[in-house]
Amino acid sequence: MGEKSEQKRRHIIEAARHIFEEKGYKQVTMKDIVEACNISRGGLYLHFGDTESIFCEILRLECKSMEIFRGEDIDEDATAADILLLFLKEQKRRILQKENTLDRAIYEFYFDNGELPKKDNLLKQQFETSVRILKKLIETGVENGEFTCDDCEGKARNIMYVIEGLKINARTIGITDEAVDREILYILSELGL
Amino acid sequence: MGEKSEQKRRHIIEAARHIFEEKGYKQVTMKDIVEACNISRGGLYLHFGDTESIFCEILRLECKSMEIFRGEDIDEDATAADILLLFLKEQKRRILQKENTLDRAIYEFYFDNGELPKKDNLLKQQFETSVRILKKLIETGVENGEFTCDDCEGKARNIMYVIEGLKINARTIGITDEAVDREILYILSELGL
Amino acid sequence: MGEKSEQKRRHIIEAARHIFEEKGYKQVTMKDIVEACNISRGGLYLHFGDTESIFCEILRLECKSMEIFRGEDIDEDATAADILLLFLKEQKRRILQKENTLDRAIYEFYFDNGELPKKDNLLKQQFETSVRILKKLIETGVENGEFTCDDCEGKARNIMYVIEGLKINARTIGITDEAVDREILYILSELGL
Amino acid sequence: MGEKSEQKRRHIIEAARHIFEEKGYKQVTMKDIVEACNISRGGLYLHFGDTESIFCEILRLECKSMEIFRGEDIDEDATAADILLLFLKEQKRRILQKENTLDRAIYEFYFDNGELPKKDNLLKQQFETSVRILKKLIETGVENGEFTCDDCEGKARNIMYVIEGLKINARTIGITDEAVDREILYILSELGL
DNA sequence: CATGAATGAGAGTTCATTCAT
DNA sequence: GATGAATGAACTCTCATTCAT
Repeated sequence: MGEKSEQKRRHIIEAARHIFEEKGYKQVTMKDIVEACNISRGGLYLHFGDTESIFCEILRLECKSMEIFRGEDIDEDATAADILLLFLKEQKRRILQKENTLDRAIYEFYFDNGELPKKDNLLKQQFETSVRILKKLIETGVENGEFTCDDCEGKARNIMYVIEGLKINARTIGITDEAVDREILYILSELGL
Repeated sequence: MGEKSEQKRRHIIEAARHIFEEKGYKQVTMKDIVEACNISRGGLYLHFGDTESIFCEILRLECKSMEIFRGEDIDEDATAADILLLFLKEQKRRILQKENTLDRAIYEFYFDNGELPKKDNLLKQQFETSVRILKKLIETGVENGEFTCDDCEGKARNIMYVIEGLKINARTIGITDEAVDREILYILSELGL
Repeated sequence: MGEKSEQKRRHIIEAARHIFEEKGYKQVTMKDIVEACNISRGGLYLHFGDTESIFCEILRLECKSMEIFRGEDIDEDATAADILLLFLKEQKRRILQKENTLDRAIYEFYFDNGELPKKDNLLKQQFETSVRILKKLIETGVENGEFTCDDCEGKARNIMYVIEGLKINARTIGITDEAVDREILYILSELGL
Repeated sequence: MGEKSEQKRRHIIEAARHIFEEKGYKQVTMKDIVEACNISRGGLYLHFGDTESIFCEILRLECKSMEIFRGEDIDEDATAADILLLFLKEQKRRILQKENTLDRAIYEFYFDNGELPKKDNLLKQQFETSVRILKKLIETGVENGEFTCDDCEGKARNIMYVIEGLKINARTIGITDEAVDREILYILSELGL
């Protein structure tokens, strides 16, 4: 029985995700989700009490499934520079992605829930993991003589803030493909590439 | 009469601004504004048809009055480094400012209205003006031998994206005073300071 | 303007009163009252936030307009016995009254709100006023040699508890006209009448 | 199977009773009872179609098990006065008892179902049995010269109405221990005690 | 028989918007 | 021009009741 319930739960989550991607966080109502699910009003409440709990569940799943960039694509004997390029390419994809992304909803959610416990903060985890990975990558590159950098951690953080800046700008003032490329090139140039 | 009407309009704008600062954009209702204005429901509708038009008006005024940082404080014979420090200090203040700021409301507004004509986009203007000013500043500093920088425009843009990244992070995952300082120091160190 | 609002308020109260008389307290919904008033959903909420506040208002008015029995009917040179008979007749009327009475609703209300401040308790006021009046009446009758009674206050309270008992029984197990008469006669016989 | 079914039925009744004691009659939902029983929704409906039928069953059982006061405590050679005191003490206990009593629920039930066939009316049976017992008691006391009373049945009814009055007042306007004692003393004094 | 997920009617509440005065 | 009462649509949430398994 729990099997079927779990299935329905996943179905709701899946449908709700699309709504959140479309409409952001605040403007999504239980009614929206009910309609998207082809489920009854009461049926939804059987599983979730409000949109917040649904969104949190979505975030949790997102968290689990998330990796900064898909390692699968990385060649065994890729250089640090290769991997960095791959990483930045993935970031670019995310920056420019307009559809099928929860980014706007996530921003809205954290505007409202800024005081949530830090460890539950998906964005923070995402950010810090990225910094750590980048730092390692840069250190490796420096050791290999691929990059030049005095303060690897500082540079890693700096890059991530640039990416954050690009991401939010893309969703507010808009940004062109070229503008993103320009920033990526600037980052690479500073690493001596 | 036009005089009096204009006065009331300003009064509405003023009161509405406080509400938007407090609650963001989406969650502000006409009712909120009516109550904050001590005006009648009908009276508000005489001037504005919805919250969007009120917010747009606020943005327009904001645009007019905006300067990246208050020039008044700048000493006549300040060096480029002095001015840059001042600029970054002002940015830091804005990044960390929680109350009395429209930032969150502005983000929310542009999430909803990303397709607005670019020239009306306050954030874009703000961003680009900042880049221009920064670029000039850096160029001056390089000429004076204060800074070292190969690509002044690239650096200016890079700095502004970092600041945007800090600003959005401050409003979502939270950020400490120290973290902002660290990024500022990193920026300065890259300029050879 | 306040004039018209006050009028509407009275209209709501009046319509609501009928509903409470019919259905008691708990089972009355805002919807019931909206429908009884020929008013819009929002219109009712303009005046009252919930059924409790409406009922409290009704109780307050009830309190004001209430007198134990209408003095108008009392002859100038009526004896204490005459007045007592009148009083008991009025009580009988109330005990047996089934329609157009808030009694059931009031009982239900105080079941739920037993912890309300005593001075706001209409039932208590009603009860204690009755005891006081009865006591005076009996004292007068004793002085005039109409009644015999050792403990006038005790007797007054005793009579009021009997009346309360009759009233609640009338609304639960039912009571006949004759049964009420029998108790009234018993009370009178104990006073030597 | 009938055995097991009967057992479950008893279990439901038992659990439901606690709910009715807590919440009265009207405000109890099938959901409340389902949750209190640790039974399935459908399982409850297999036995009872609504809260009314459950409450009626509870009343029926109550009726069976009811005795006005527990004879067990009565000494063989107790005087009528002794027994009367015991009776009144038990009544006092019931008047003041707030928890673990169905009284409020019963009142609410009969408010709604005043027209039920009289023989099913628990309250009426309870009341009339008490009157009969009291009458016998008083007659015995009069015969023994313990009490003075002209109209034993009238007195018995009178006492029971006072007790009903005290009981309902206790649940609406509230009553103190002392107030109950005062009435009991008044009753005794009228019997010449 | 028993289960508990699912349904849908209905109550509560809030606001944008209109309109008679 | 104002006013603020009134309207009604939209949402939230809770249960009684059913029904496939």
